Amino acid sequence: MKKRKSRLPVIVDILTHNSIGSQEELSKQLAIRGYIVTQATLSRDLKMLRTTKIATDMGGYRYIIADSERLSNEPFAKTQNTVQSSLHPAALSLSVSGNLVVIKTRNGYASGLAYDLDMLESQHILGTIPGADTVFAVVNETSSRKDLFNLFQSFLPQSVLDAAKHQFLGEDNE
Amino acid sequence: MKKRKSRLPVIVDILTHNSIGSQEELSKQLAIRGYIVTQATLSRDLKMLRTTKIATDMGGYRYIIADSERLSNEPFAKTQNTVQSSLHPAALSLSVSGNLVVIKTRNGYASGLAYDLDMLESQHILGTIPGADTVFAVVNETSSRKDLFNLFQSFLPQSVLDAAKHQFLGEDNE
DNA sequence: TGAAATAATAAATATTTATGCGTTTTCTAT
DNA sequence: ATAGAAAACGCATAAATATTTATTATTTCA
Repeated sequence: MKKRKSRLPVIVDILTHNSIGSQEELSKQLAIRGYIVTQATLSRDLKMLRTTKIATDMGGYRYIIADSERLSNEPFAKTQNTVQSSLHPAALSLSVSGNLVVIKTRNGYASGLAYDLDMLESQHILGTIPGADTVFAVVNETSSRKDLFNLFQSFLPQSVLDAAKHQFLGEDNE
Repeated sequence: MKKRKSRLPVIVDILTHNSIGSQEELSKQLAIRGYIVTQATLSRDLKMLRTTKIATDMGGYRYIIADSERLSNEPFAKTQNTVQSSLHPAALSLSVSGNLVVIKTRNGYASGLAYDLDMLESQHILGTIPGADTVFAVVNETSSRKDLFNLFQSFLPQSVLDAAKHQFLGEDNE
Protein backbone atom coordinates (compact mmCIF):
# COMPACT_ATOMS: atom_id res chain seq x y z
CA MET A 1 0.00 0.00 0.00
CA LYS A 2 1.60 3.19 -1.07
CA LYS A 3 -0.68 5.81 0.38
CA ARG A 4 2.11 7.81 1.93
CA LYS A 5 2.33 10.29 -0.90
CA SER A 6 -1.27 11.30 -0.57
CA ARG A 7 -1.28 11.03 3.18
CA LEU A 8 1.53 13.44 3.99
CA PRO A 9 -0.22 16.52 2.64
CA VAL A 10 -3.30 15.56 4.58
CA ILE A 11 -1.21 15.34 7.74
CA VAL A 12 0.19 18.78 7.06
CA ASP A 13 -3.31 20.05 6.62
CA ILE A 14 -4.55 18.47 9.82
CA LEU A 15 -1.66 19.70 11.90
CA THR A 16 -1.97 23.13 10.42
CA HIS A 17 -5.61 23.59 11.22
CA ASN A 18 -6.00 21.62 14.39
CA SER A 19 -4.27 21.34 17.69
CA ILE A 20 -2.97 17.79 17.62
CA GLY A 21 -1.10 16.69 20.71
CA SER A 22 -0.26 13.08 20.02
CA GLN A 23 0.09 10.57 17.26
CA GLU A 24 -3.02 8.81 18.49
CA GLU A 25 -5.04 11.97 18.00
CA LEU A 26 -3.60 12.40 14.57
CA SER A 27 -4.44 8.82 13.78
CA LYS A 28 -8.09 9.48 14.59
CA GLN A 29 -8.21 12.58 12.43
CA LEU A 30 -6.68 10.64 9.60
CA ALA A 31 -9.15 7.83 10.03
CA ILE A 32 -11.98 10.29 9.62
CA ARG A 33 -10.46 11.21 6.29
CA GLY A 34 -10.09 7.61 5.23
CA TYR A 35 -6.49 6.97 6.13
CA ILE A 36 -6.07 4.05 8.48
CA VAL A 37 -2.51 3.73 9.73
CA THR A 38 -0.77 2.66 12.88
CA GLN A 39 1.15 4.90 15.23
CA ALA A 40 4.39 3.43 13.94
CA THR A 41 3.71 4.75 10.49
CA LEU A 42 2.81 8.15 11.82
CA SER A 43 6.06 8.31 13.73
CA ARG A 44 7.83 7.85 10.42
CA ASP A 45 5.60 10.29 8.62
CA LEU A 46 6.20 12.96 11.20
CA LYS A 47 9.91 12.40 11.17
CA MET A 48 9.81 12.75 7.43
CA LEU A 49 7.91 15.99 7.65
CA ARG A 50 10.22 17.24 10.37
CA THR A 51 7.21 17.78 12.48
CA THR A 52 7.80 18.52 16.11
CA LYS A 53 5.85 18.53 19.33
CA ILE A 54 6.02 21.70 21.33
CA ALA A 55 4.52 22.81 24.62
CA THR A 56 1.54 25.11 24.26
CA ASP A 57 0.78 27.79 26.75
CA MET A 58 -2.36 25.90 27.64
CA GLY A 59 -0.13 23.40 29.37
CA GLY A 60 -0.44 20.77 26.70
CA TYR A 61 1.46 19.91 23.57
CA ARG A 62 0.93 20.46 19.93
CA TYR A 63 2.58 19.27 16.74
CA ILE A 64 3.90 21.92 14.43
CA ILE A 65 5.58 21.75 11.06
CA ALA A 66 9.19 22.88 10.90
CA ASP A 67 9.89 25.77 8.63
CA SER A 68 12.16 24.47 5.94
CA GLU A 69 9.72 21.87 4.83
CA ARG A 70 7.45 24.66 3.75
CA LEU A 71 9.97 27.28 2.84
CA SER A 72 12.10 25.38 0.39
CA ASN A 73 10.49 22.16 -0.68
CA GLU A 74 6.91 23.35 -0.67
CA PRO A 75 5.63 20.07 -2.05
CA PHE A 76 2.24 20.53 -0.52
CA ALA A 77 1.17 23.83 -1.92
CA LYS A 78 -2.19 22.82 -3.22
CA THR A 79 -3.62 20.63 -0.53
CA GLN A 80 -7.33 20.91 0.00
CA ASN A 81 -7.49 24.62 0.22
CA THR A 82 -9.19 24.66 3.55
CA VAL A 83 -8.43 28.32 3.96
CA GLN A 84 -11.46 29.73 5.63
CA SER A 85 -11.22 33.35 4.79
CA SER A 86 -12.38 34.05 8.32
CA LEU A 87 -10.18 36.34 10.32
CA HIS A 88 -7.30 34.65 11.97
CA PRO A 89 -8.05 34.29 15.66
CA ALA A 90 -4.58 33.21 16.72
CA ALA A 91 -2.94 36.44 15.68
CA LEU A 92 -1.85 38.71 18.50
CA SER A 93 0.03 41.53 16.90
CA LEU A 94 1.56 42.73 13.69
CA SER A 95 4.46 45.00 12.96
CA VAL A 96 6.31 46.15 9.90
CA SER A 97 9.96 46.96 9.47
CA GLY A 98 11.22 47.67 6.01
CA ASN A 99 10.23 44.81 3.78
CA LEU A 100 9.42 42.60 6.68
CA VAL A 101 6.21 41.89 8.51
CA VAL A 102 6.34 40.29 11.94
CA ILE A 103 3.20 38.65 13.24
CA LYS A 104 2.99 37.41 16.79
CA THR A 105 0.57 34.57 17.43
CA ARG A 106 -0.58 32.46 20.29
CA ASN A 107 2.01 29.84 20.92
CA GLY A 108 1.87 26.98 18.48
CA TYR A 109 -0.15 28.82 15.90
CA ALA A 110 2.56 30.51 13.90
CA SER A 111 2.89 27.60 11.57
CA GLY A 112 -0.79 27.50 10.83
CA LEU A 113 -1.06 31.18 10.27
CA ALA A 114 1.94 31.23 7.98
CA TYR A 115 0.42 28.41 6.03
CA ASP A 116 -2.81 30.26 5.56
CA LEU A 117 -0.93 33.38 4.62
CA ASP A 118 0.91 31.39 1.98
CA MET A 119 -2.35 30.04 0.69
CA LEU A 120 -3.51 33.54 -0.12
CA GLU A 121 -0.84 33.50 -2.78
CA SER A 122 -0.63 37.22 -2.57
CA GLN A 123 1.89 38.89 -4.81
CA HIS A 124 2.76 41.13 -1.91
CA ILE A 125 4.16 38.35 0.26
CA LEU A 126 7.27 36.68 -1.11
CA GLY A 127 7.56 34.08 1.60
CA THR A 128 6.99 33.31 5.23
CA ILE A 129 8.86 31.61 7.98
CA PRO A 130 7.06 30.52 11.12
CA GLY A 131 8.56 29.91 14.51
CA ALA A 132 6.44 28.72 17.38
CA ASP A 133 4.67 31.98 18.02
CA THR A 134 6.16 34.36 15.47
CA VAL A 135 5.81 34.63 11.73
CA PHE A 136 8.19 36.56 9.55
CA ALA A 137 6.80 37.48 6.18
CA VAL A 138 8.93 39.02 3.49
CA VAL A 139 7.21 41.72 1.48
CA ASN A 140 7.57 42.37 -2.21
CA GLU A 141 9.70 45.43 -2.78
CA THR A 142 7.18 46.88 -5.14
CA SER A 143 4.28 46.63 -2.73
CA SER A 144 3.15 49.63 -0.79
CA ARG A 145 2.19 49.74 2.82
CA LYS A 146 -1.33 50.35 1.72
CA ASP A 147 -1.25 47.10 -0.23
CA LEU A 148 -0.21 45.34 2.91
CA PHE A 149 -2.87 46.96 4.97
CA ASN A 150 -5.52 45.86 2.53
CA LEU A 151 -4.12 42.37 2.45
CA PHE A 152 -4.15 41.94 6.18
CA GLN A 153 -7.52 43.56 6.50
CA SER A 154 -9.08 40.38 5.24
CA PHE A 155 -6.81 38.15 7.22
CA LEU A 156 -6.32 39.46 10.74
CA PRO A 157 -8.84 40.45 13.39
CA GLN A 158 -9.78 44.08 13.53
CA SER A 159 -8.28 44.51 16.97
CA VAL A 160 -4.88 43.50 15.72
CA LEU A 161 -5.17 45.73 12.69
CA ASP A 162 -6.21 48.67 14.80
CA ALA A 163 -3.20 48.34 17.01
CA ALA A 164 -0.93 48.13 14.00
CA LYS A 165 -2.55 50.81 11.91
CA HIS A 166 0.08 53.43 12.54
CA GLN A 167 2.65 51.04 11.11
CA PHE A 168 1.08 51.45 7.73
CA LEU A 169 0.79 55.19 7.80
CA GLY A 170 4.24 56.17 8.99
CA GLU A 171 7.10 56.90 6.67
CA ASP A 172 7.66 54.98 3.49
CA ASN A 173 3.99 55.05 2.70
CA GLU A 174 4.63 55.22 -1.04
CA MET B 1 16.81 22.25 46.13
CA LYS B 2 16.05 25.09 43.86
CA LYS B 3 18.68 24.78 41.20
CA ARG B 4 16.25 25.22 38.36
CA LYS B 5 16.94 28.89 37.87
CA SER B 6 20.62 28.34 37.35
CA ARG B 7 20.11 25.12 35.46
CA LEU B 8 17.86 26.37 32.70
CA PRO B 9 20.42 28.70 31.16
CA VAL B 10 22.93 25.88 31.22
CA ILE B 11 20.47 23.69 29.37
CA VAL B 12 19.99 26.38 26.77
CA ASP B 13 23.71 26.59 26.43
CA ILE B 14 24.15 22.86 26.06
CA LEU B 15 21.37 22.47 23.53
CA THR B 16 22.65 25.43 21.60
CA HIS B 17 26.17 24.17 21.22
CA ASN B 18 25.69 20.42 21.10
CA SER B 19 23.53 17.97 19.27
CA ILE B 20 21.46 16.46 22.03
CA GLY B 21 19.03 13.78 20.99
CA SER B 22 17.47 12.63 24.22
CA GLN B 23 16.92 13.67 27.77
CA GLU B 24 19.36 11.02 28.90
CA GLU B 25 22.09 12.61 26.84
CA LEU B 26 21.22 15.98 28.22
CA SER B 27 21.34 14.55 31.70
CA LYS B 28 24.90 13.40 31.14
CA GLN B 29 26.00 16.76 29.83
CA LEU B 30 24.44 18.42 32.82
CA ALA B 31 26.14 16.02 35.18
CA ILE B 32 29.49 17.00 33.73
CA ARG B 33 28.65 20.55 34.65
CA GLY B 34 27.63 19.61 38.16
CA TYR B 35 23.87 19.38 37.75
CA ILE B 36 22.51 16.02 38.79
CA VAL B 37 18.85 15.65 37.92
CA THR B 38 16.52 12.90 36.83
CA GLN B 39 14.92 12.60 33.45
CA ALA B 40 11.60 13.60 34.99
CA THR B 41 12.98 16.96 35.92
CA LEU B 42 14.45 17.44 32.49
CA SER B 43 11.12 16.71 30.90
CA ARG B 44 9.70 19.56 32.95
CA ASP B 45 12.63 21.82 32.20
CA LEU B 46 12.35 21.26 28.51
CA LYS B 47 8.63 21.84 28.52
CA MET B 48 9.27 25.07 30.34
CA LEU B 49 11.84 26.16 27.78
CA ARG B 50 9.55 25.10 24.97
CA THR B 51 12.32 22.97 23.70
CA THR B 52 11.46 20.51 21.00
CA LYS B 53 12.95 17.46 19.38
CA ILE B 54 13.25 17.55 15.65
CA ALA B 55 14.56 15.11 13.06
CA THR B 56 18.01 15.93 11.74
CA ASP B 57 19.04 15.11 8.24
CA MET B 58 21.56 12.71 9.70
CA GLY B 59 18.62 10.47 10.48
CA GLY B 60 18.63 11.19 14.19
CA TYR B 61 16.98 13.73 16.40
CA ARG B 62 18.05 16.88 18.09
CA TYR B 63 16.57 19.22 20.64
CA ILE B 64 16.20 22.81 19.60
CA ILE B 65 14.94 25.86 21.44
CA ALA B 66 11.77 27.45 20.20
CA ASP B 67 12.18 30.98 18.99
CA SER B 68 10.09 33.07 21.31
CA GLU B 69 11.90 32.00 24.40
CA ARG B 70 14.88 33.76 23.01
CA LEU B 71 13.18 36.47 21.06
CA SER B 72 10.98 38.00 23.70
CA ASN B 73 11.76 36.79 27.19
CA GLU B 74 15.49 36.59 26.79
CA PRO B 75 16.06 35.75 30.42
CA PHE B 76 19.26 33.98 29.61
CA ALA B 77 21.21 36.68 27.91
CA LYS B 78 24.37 36.39 29.88
CA THR B 79 24.86 32.72 30.34
CA GLN B 80 28.46 31.64 30.39
CA ASN B 81 29.35 33.46 27.30
CA THR B 82 30.60 30.35 25.64
CA VAL B 83 30.67 32.18 22.37
CA GLN B 84 33.85 30.95 20.88
CA SER B 85 34.64 33.67 18.46
CA SER B 86 35.67 30.90 16.13
CA LEU B 87 33.97 30.97 12.81
CA HIS B 88 30.65 29.29 12.72
CA PRO B 89 31.05 25.90 11.09
CA ALA B 90 27.36 25.16 10.71
CA ALA B 91 26.73 28.10 8.41
CA LEU B 92 26.17 27.20 4.79
CA SER B 93 25.23 30.41 3.11
CA LEU B 94 24.30 33.99 3.70
CA SER B 95 22.18 36.37 1.73
CA VAL B 96 20.88 39.84 2.21
CA SER B 97 17.60 41.32 1.10
CA GLY B 98 16.69 44.76 2.24
CA ASN B 99 16.88 44.86 5.99
CA LEU B 100 16.98 41.14 6.24
CA VAL B 101 19.84 38.69 6.44
CA VAL B 102 19.11 35.05 5.71
CA ILE B 103 21.60 32.48 6.90
CA LYS B 104 21.23 28.86 5.91
CA THR B 105 22.74 26.32 8.26
CA ARG B 106 23.06 22.60 8.49
CA ASN B 107 19.81 21.20 9.73
CA GLY B 108 19.31 21.69 13.43
CA TYR B 109 21.93 24.36 13.85
CA ALA B 110 19.91 27.46 13.12
CA SER B 111 18.94 27.90 16.73
CA GLY B 112 22.50 27.71 17.91
CA LEU B 113 23.78 30.09 15.31
CA ALA B 114 21.03 32.58 16.02
CA TYR B 115 21.87 32.38 19.67
CA ASP B 116 25.51 33.12 19.07
CA LEU B 117 24.58 35.94 16.74
CA ASP B 118 22.43 37.40 19.48
CA MET B 119 25.27 37.08 21.91
CA LEU B 120 27.34 39.42 19.80
CA GLU B 121 24.89 42.09 20.84
CA SER B 122 25.62 44.00 17.70
CA GLN B 123 23.69 47.20 17.20
CA HIS B 124 23.33 46.21 13.59
CA ILE B 125 21.16 43.19 14.32
CA LEU B 126 17.78 44.01 15.80
CA GLY B 127 16.68 40.46 16.32
CA THR B 128 16.82 36.94 14.98
CA ILE B 129 14.40 34.14 14.43
CA PRO B 130 15.72 30.64 13.87
CA GLY B 131 13.97 27.81 12.14
CA ALA B 132 15.51 24.39 11.84
CA ASP B 133 18.00 25.27 9.14
CA THR B 134 17.42 28.93 8.48
CA VAL B 135 18.05 32.07 10.49
CA PHE B 136 16.38 35.34 9.71
CA ALA B 137 18.09 38.36 11.17
CA VAL B 138 16.58 41.80 11.01
CA VAL B 139 19.03 44.55 10.34
CA ASN B 140 18.96 48.03 11.76
CA GLU B 141 17.75 50.41 9.09
CA THR B 142 20.62 52.74 9.79
CA SER B 143 23.34 50.13 9.34
CA SER B 144 25.26 49.94 6.11
CA ARG B 145 26.09 46.85 4.18
CA LYS B 146 29.68 47.44 5.03
CA ASP B 147 28.79 47.31 8.70
CA LEU B 148 27.19 43.95 8.10
CA PHE B 149 30.09 42.63 6.16
CA ASN B 150 32.44 43.51 8.95
CA LEU B 151 30.16 41.97 11.49
CA PHE B 152 29.90 38.67 9.70
CA GLN B 153 33.57 38.61 8.84
CA SER B 154 34.29 37.59 12.39
CA PHE B 155 31.39 35.20 12.58
CA LEU B 156 31.07 33.13 9.44
CA PRO B 157 33.64 31.00 7.64
CA GLN B 158 35.55 32.66 4.84
CA SER B 159 34.05 30.36 2.25
CA VAL B 160 30.55 31.51 3.11
CA LEU B 161 31.61 35.12 3.13
CA ASP B 162 33.33 34.78 -0.21
CA ALA B 163 30.23 33.37 -1.80
CA ALA B 164 28.17 36.18 -0.36
CA LYS B 165 30.57 39.02 -0.96
CA HIS B 166 28.74 40.43 -3.92
CA GLN B 167 25.70 40.82 -1.71
CA PHE B 168 27.50 43.49 0.22
CA LEU B 169 28.83 45.37 -2.73
CA GLY B 170 25.75 45.64 -4.88
CA GLU B 171 23.31 48.50 -4.66
CA ASP B 172 22.48 50.22 -1.44
CA ASN B 173 26.08 50.19 -0.38
CA GLU B 174 25.76 53.48 1.46
C1' DT C 1 6.57 -11.53 -18.00
C1' DG C 2 8.94 -12.34 -13.87
C1' DA C 3 12.92 -11.86 -10.84
C1' DA C 4 15.14 -8.50 -8.08
C1' DA C 5 15.17 -4.21 -5.87
C1' DT C 6 12.62 -0.70 -3.45
C1' DA C 7 9.13 1.25 -0.57
C1' DA C 8 5.31 1.07 2.63
C1' DT C 9 3.44 -0.86 6.24
C1' DA C 10 1.97 -3.47 10.67
C1' DA C 11 2.95 -5.91 14.83
C1' DA C 12 5.61 -6.21 18.61
C1' DT C 13 8.90 -4.19 21.30
C1' DA C 14 12.31 -0.99 23.01
C1' DT C 15 13.08 3.51 24.13
C1' DT C 16 11.93 7.83 25.47
C1' DT C 17 9.10 11.22 27.57
C1' DA C 18 5.33 12.89 30.64
C1' DT C 19 3.04 12.92 35.00
C1' DG C 20 0.72 11.63 39.62
C1' DC C 21 2.03 11.69 44.08
C1' DG C 22 4.56 12.30 48.16
C1' DT C 23 8.54 14.77 50.21
C1' DT C 24 11.55 18.48 50.93
C1' DT C 25 12.92 23.05 50.20
C1' DT C 26 12.10 27.85 49.55
C1' DC C 27 9.33 31.78 49.80
C1' DT C 28 5.84 35.01 51.99
C1' DA C 29 3.44 37.28 55.26
C1' DT C 30 2.54 37.70 59.66
C1' DA D 1 10.57 32.90 63.91
C1' DT D 2 6.92 30.18 62.17
C1' DA D 3 2.76 28.76 59.73
C1' DG D 4 1.07 28.23 55.31
C1' DA D 5 1.68 28.35 50.43
C1' DA D 6 4.27 27.55 46.47
C1' DA D 7 7.96 25.54 43.91
C1' DA D 8 11.30 21.92 42.92
C1' DC D 9 12.23 17.48 42.86
C1' DG D 10 12.62 12.17 42.80
C1' DC D 11 10.45 7.87 42.38
C1' DA D 12 7.54 4.99 40.11
C1' DT D 13 4.68 4.46 36.43
C1' DA D 14 1.87 5.72 32.62
C1' DA D 15 1.85 7.41 28.15
C1' DA D 16 3.83 8.38 23.96
C1' DT D 17 7.13 7.66 20.44
C1' DA D 18 10.78 5.25 17.80
C1' DT D 19 12.61 1.16 15.85
C1' DT D 20 13.37 -3.70 14.68
C1' DT D 21 11.72 -7.31 12.06
C1' DA D 22 8.89 -9.45 8.87
C1' DT D 23 5.48 -9.02 5.29
C1' DT D 24 3.27 -7.25 1.28
C1' DA D 25 2.85 -4.14 -2.46
C1' DT D 26 5.09 -1.53 -6.18
C1' DT D 27 8.47 -0.43 -9.41
C1' DT D 28 12.27 -1.51 -12.52
C1' DC D 29 14.38 -3.63 -16.03
C1' DA D 30 16.40 -7.60 -18.33
